[in-house]
Amino acid sequence: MNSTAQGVRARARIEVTAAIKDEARRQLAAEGAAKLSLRAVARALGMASSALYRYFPSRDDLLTALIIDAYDSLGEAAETAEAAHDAGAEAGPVRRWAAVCEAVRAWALAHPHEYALIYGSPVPGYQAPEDTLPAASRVGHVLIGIVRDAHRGLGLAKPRLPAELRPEAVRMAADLAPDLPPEVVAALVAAWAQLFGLVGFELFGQFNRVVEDREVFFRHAVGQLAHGVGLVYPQKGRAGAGETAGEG
Amino acid sequence: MNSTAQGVRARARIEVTAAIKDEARRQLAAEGAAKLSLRAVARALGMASSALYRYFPSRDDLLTALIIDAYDSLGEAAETAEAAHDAGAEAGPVRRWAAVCEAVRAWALAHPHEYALIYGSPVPGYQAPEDTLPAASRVGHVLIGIVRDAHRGLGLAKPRLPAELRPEAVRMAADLAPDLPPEVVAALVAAWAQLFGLVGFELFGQFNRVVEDREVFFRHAVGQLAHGVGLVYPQKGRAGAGETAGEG
DNA sequence: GTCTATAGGCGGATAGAC
DNA sequence: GTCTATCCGCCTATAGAC
Repeated sequence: MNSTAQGVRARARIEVTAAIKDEARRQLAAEGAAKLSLRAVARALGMASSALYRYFPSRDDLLTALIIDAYDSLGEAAETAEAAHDAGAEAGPVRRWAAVCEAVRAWALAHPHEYALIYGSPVPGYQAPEDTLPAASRVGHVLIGIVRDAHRGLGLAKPRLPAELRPEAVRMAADLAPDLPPEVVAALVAAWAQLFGLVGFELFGQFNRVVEDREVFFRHAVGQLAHGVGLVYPQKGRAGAGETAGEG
Repeated sequence: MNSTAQGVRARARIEVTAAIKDEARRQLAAEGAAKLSLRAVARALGMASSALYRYFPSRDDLLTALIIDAYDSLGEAAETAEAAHDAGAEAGPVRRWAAVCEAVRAWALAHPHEYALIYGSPVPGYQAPEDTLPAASRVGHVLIGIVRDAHRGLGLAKPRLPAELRPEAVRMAADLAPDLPPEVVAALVAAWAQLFGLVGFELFGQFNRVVEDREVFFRHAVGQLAHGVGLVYPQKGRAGAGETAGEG
């Protein structure tokens, strides 16, 4: 009985927490992260504002929860898209890359305010805690995974790397993907940033009166990005450089 | 005398307007655009809040003025950088491209909050009027100009263009640069968005714990972007495709 | 866990005197 | 153009009863 009672309480707590976050997301859309207000959330939920403090000790904690949720939601979308194009084993790294990029764009279009929360301007006065890091890196890990598979499967050409950038590329590779050549990791990080540049420009209105058929434009652009990191179509065969990972 | 009096008044008005905008920019840094408050600006300036309404009829008008100023400031930085590398006539399109990109990045690092205002998440509830368009397109026009010169001077290789994208590319070219091949215009628009992706990621903290030597990394990445739009070093000579503009 | 009440602020915008 | 006064709203956060 004791455990049942606790179970009920725990479940109620989870449900109320979810309701608070849902309402907060609604307000994010209406007013933006900077004006997210515990009071307004409480009002909409028919609670006293002070009651919310039992769930989130401060406005910033609520914001952190929303940020982590958003990163996780986007990360899951990317992982799902990748898995779907992984089924045939040899779907081709370029296709998988494109599928993940398009999933990122689709998620952003479907959740513009959450996208703005995580990839838009920082919320003034809010300092993200370390807790957000694992969720924040999920999309990056998906992209790394695709390139890693291509590297093992010869679907990869090594981009060029000027001497000036080599130390930084080596450092990044050690941190992010020790099994990949530094050339590739440097190109990958650039492509990652550029991908979000494309998405952000569409979402934040910079493409208004410039790009009309955004879907086609985006598809083409991310294909170029894939090319930039060295991904090649497997049927077109050979990699541009001789080196290959030892784990064959 | 009449005209002198008007001149004095006009000058005073300009000075007060500038003071208001300066203080507003300070607040932008502290609180963000969403919380920009006429009252707070007035307080800092020692004026009654109602007095500000003689200068800016609403908070949004002040915001619009700040946005236009920011676009103009950035545009001027880009134009200056381009002009500096234009002097030797044949500085090379890749160098000019890189100089402009680096000027954009430098401006962004020097004015992070103004950058967030124009390229970050939109301010909730604020709708930018058409007035911002000319200022907003200055950087784009600089990039177009570099590519146009390269096209005239044979420093340009035509990127590939899939059939799917051709109609949109033709439309964009007609709008933005009728004298350039659609292939190039499409690649240019993508590079433009990707440039700001790189800058935004650095500025908004996505490169924290990922990229350390940002300057070198950025320089390399924008070199790749130049390559993507078909810019080539003049001494390396020949363009990849046969077509050339007729205005030789 | 939820409530009311309270402290001590903040905001946009307008009216009307000077 | 600037002021005071005003309307009417908003906020974070805490205290203490139930």
